[in-house]
Amino acid sequence: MLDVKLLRERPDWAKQELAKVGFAVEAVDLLLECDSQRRRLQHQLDTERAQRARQSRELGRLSAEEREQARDEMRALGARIARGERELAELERRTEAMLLEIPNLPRPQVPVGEGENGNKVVRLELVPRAFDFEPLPHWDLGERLGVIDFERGVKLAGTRFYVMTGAGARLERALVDWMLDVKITEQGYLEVWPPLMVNSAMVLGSGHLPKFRDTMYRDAEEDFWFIPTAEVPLTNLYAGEILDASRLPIYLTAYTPCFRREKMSAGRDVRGIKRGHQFDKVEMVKVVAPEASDQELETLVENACELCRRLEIPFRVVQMCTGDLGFTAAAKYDVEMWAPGCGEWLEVSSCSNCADFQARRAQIRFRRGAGERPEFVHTLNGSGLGLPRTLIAVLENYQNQDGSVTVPKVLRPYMGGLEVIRPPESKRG
RNA sequence: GGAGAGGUGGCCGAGUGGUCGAAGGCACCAGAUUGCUAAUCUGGCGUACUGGGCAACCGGUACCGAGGGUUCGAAUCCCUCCCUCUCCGCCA
Repeated sequence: MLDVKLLRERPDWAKQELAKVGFAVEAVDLLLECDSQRRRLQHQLDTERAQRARQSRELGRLSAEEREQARDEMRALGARIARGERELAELERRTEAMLLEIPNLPRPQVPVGEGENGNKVVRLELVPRAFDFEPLPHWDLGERLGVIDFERGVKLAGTRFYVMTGAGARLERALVDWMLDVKITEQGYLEVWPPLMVNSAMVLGSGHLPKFRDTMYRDAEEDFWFIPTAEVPLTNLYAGEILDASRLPIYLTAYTPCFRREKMSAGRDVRGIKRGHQFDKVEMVKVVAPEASDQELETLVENACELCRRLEIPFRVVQMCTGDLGFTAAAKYDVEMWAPGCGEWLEVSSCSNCADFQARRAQIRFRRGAGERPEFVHTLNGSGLGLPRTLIAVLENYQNQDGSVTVPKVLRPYMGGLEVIRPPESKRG
């Protein structure tokens, strides 16, 4: 959520910036009109309420007869105030609703562009391995290895669900364990085990509501929303709080399943495990002071890259242009692993600096020192990493001509020392 | 799920219709003082919106779990909901 004052005081600049992210800026004028009405009414109401308070106080000291007389006037004033209050509430509701639909402003260093084409590859590490055979896509590999079962996943739940068994299930678990260990022992993150369902205030705070209502699962009877990412509970961990500056920066990490409806992606990425309704992810969230967030984004990305590097999988970092930032990000990098089987770069991490956008929605503030005014923190989030796509990249990059898959060195301690995942046939032989 | 108790400022805790943004204490900050790692005294010490000074400031309004209601006026009375605690029931 943007600061209304910013829109009020620098409307032209704000509109110019919002145009860069592809927002229809006419909405700003509507909002400002509503806002100025709101302020006018607020001022009038304040005056009337002050008058009522003063006269009511005096009324207490009047004699019985005098009081009877004054009461009629006061009743009228009270009714006028009540009317004004209802009107004010409506105006507040409308301005708030509009404000909640306006996307974040880009940071100044973000390249201006309109969509994917404006994105820039800012880093490329490890050239793709040259295969002397035709690498298989993971859906073939997984089935041949007997570690991914698509049919039974559909039977159990429906399309976009799958089952992992044996070494596949263990590989998933190994990845989670290894990533978390790197986060907490080397990169300074605090491990968190959050609820997988949160209430609507939290999803509003993270910026998923109201705009992305249709992308989430929710309980039909109670105010529970299945988290689409651990970013939601992690970012909101300090919602409504005023933190002491000495606590910043806060680095949080969590492994959680994530749930997404994927209605908007109907027909896209239907094969394989790239895009499911449920997937595992290790998430990183940072809560930092405003002046630190740009630099913190760089290290956040680096934290994600380090995992790719240690898995020894080719990857690149893409800087999102203004047109591809999404709703909440003020700056964003995607980390993509190369998948030689399906022949595409897979987004395994998306790292965003949300600046004070989420902090304002969720009321996450900090105080620099005793007596200082509270300020909004900046929040950042990034995957570290998304599991299915990392798993795809592992399978496809580490596949061998005989259909087996070598286990990345860093994961072997988490796989009981297993070095190669072999198809059932070769196990027998 | 049933019964009971309760939700007040960073914390503890008064307050049952008007002068309460809210006593008192703790914590915290500033100053004073004391020959000493502390005590004492004085003052300050919430958030948001808003008007003016376009700055450290002064004023107004709102906020005592949330939302409604009664009233000239509500932290205080009524209703609904949420949450916490205790006991019982049920259960992974």
